[in-house]
Amino acid sequence: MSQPPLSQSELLTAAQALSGLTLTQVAHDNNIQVPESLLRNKGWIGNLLEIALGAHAGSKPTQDFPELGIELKTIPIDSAGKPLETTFVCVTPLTSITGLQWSQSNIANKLSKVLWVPILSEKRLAIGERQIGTPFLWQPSPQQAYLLQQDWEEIMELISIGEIDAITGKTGQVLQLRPKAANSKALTNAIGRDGQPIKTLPRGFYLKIPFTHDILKQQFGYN
DNA sequence: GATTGATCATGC
DNA sequence: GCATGATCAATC
Repeated sequence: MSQPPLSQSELLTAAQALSGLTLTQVAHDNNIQVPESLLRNKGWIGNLLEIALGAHAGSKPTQDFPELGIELKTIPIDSAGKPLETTFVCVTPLTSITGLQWSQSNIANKLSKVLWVPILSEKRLAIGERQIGTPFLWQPSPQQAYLLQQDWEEIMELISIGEIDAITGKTGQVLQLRPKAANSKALTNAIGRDGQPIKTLPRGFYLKIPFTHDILKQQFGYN
């Protein structure tokens, strides 16, 4: 499939039809070359699935399938179903954030409904040999939504009072704030301790591994 | 093994 | 630089 799916069920069906395929097979079906390494192609797997499922492509800060209200995310897992990495969600706004509510945030929108595509992606496997798992649609449970909002509010509060440098990867139970930039020299505007404008490294929101692991457990029932 | 800072490609 | 797609890799 390369045309945008017309419905949620159509998208899910299309995604599940990829289950069990290797990335080489999916790439071949879409006339794409498989890189030898992800070192210089870090988003390659995500881009491949976007193409395979007909996502819009582009850099708009919106869901991948806005008409369906669905965000597409690939997640690398080991053979036991455990995520190998944290999951990047979106960049974090560092200015003009007074009054910003969780319900109107970009991250809440993106996480409101996610089509997870697990990828058996152990490093011992060549990129092309990595395999598509069983895709599934997820919406945060009330408790998950609560944890996300709590962490978001804690982190955004610190940012708003100029304490961004006090935030570490341990801040938050399920969300993490970490650099998200071209390199360590990238700078963007933020709020200083005295409320003055400062330059700092751009940050992004990431989902911690235990949180995404729980989502997978909840879906596949191996507890 | 977990943590977390650093980095790569691409299109504006 | 920002936003998309993330993973790499040094250090704890």
